[in-house]
Amino acid sequence: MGKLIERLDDDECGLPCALEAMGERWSFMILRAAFNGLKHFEEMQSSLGIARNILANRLGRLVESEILERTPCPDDRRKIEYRLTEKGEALLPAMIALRQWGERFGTGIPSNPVLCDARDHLPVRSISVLSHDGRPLDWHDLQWVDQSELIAEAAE
Amino acid sequence: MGKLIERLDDDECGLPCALEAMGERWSFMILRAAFNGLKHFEEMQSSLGIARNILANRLGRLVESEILERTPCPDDRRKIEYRLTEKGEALLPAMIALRQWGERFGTGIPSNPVLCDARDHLPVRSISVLSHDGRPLDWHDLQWVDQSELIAEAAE
DNA sequence: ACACTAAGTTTTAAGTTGCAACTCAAAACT
DNA sequence: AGTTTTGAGTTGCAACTTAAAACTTAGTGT
Repeated sequence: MGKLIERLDDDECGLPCALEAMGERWSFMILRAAFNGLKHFEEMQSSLGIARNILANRLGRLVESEILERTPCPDDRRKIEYRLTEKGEALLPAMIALRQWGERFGTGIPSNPVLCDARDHLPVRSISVLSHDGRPLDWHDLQWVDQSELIAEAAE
Repeated sequence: MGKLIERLDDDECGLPCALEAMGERWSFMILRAAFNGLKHFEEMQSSLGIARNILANRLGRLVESEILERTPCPDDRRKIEYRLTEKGEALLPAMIALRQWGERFGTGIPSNPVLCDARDHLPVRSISVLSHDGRPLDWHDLQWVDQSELIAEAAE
């Protein structure tokens, strides 16, 4: 069992909780494989080049975190299908954001193929933090507001 | 080994590259501390509860990856300031996306304080993947398109 | 001179990762 | 039916990484 991440200065944050599930070295790569349609142990193992015991362990954790769902195949009862749950699919923005960051600041290679909207085949936007009315915000435009103040302000 | 090639080439994806820098267990927590304005070793150490040697090692790597910048303070020459670079600040969307996921699917605690636009004190939007014209997309709306096809289509 | 603080190292124990070899059940040949 | 192959894991063990606490080194404040 891994250690729990605890003791933060402002402790009502979802990040430690997310890292509990996704903080391991291979988790994002396994998730990416799942998003790319890989469903079986051997597929992932050979495609990622991860050690079998580590893959088994990570898949187990991802299933335990309800990010993946483990179903034995009915047609070939040796096979297991790992499929993304709704909770798993919800990690897409985080994963794409990381990927885009890696593309922009990584080795500097413009990556190919490009992630596009299936409807019009145009590239997706760069992921950013948006204000309620859709303006892109950066770090300096952000502020922590207490729930109580929020409600007070909404009433005005 | 002439099998069907799964298109998961590491070199054509920014994710492995991003994980090179951010894939360690504590990296996101350290980054969060930096976004929260913590600048010094002792501050981070006591706030995160991370072991000193690990913190030293991670700070070193984040500096090497040019996510943080290490500057000795001029006013007190014992102190070192770790400040986010532009590259580091660009990780904000990825971090917020992860945080929001943790909030939604984690322990179910509605988190407080809330991240808001400093201008109007209204909460930021939930981070999502958007099409070129701003529609939110999910996994099933996405497709990989080769650069060459992209250019061809733009010409029409 | 003295104690104290900031930012690290060092040491040693405990835990994790990676590789290769092995198991075990179900399916596919022969 | 008997053998081989495949899929999804375990197991054992060496190499590496992490954690906790004590130690170091330079700079400060008194």
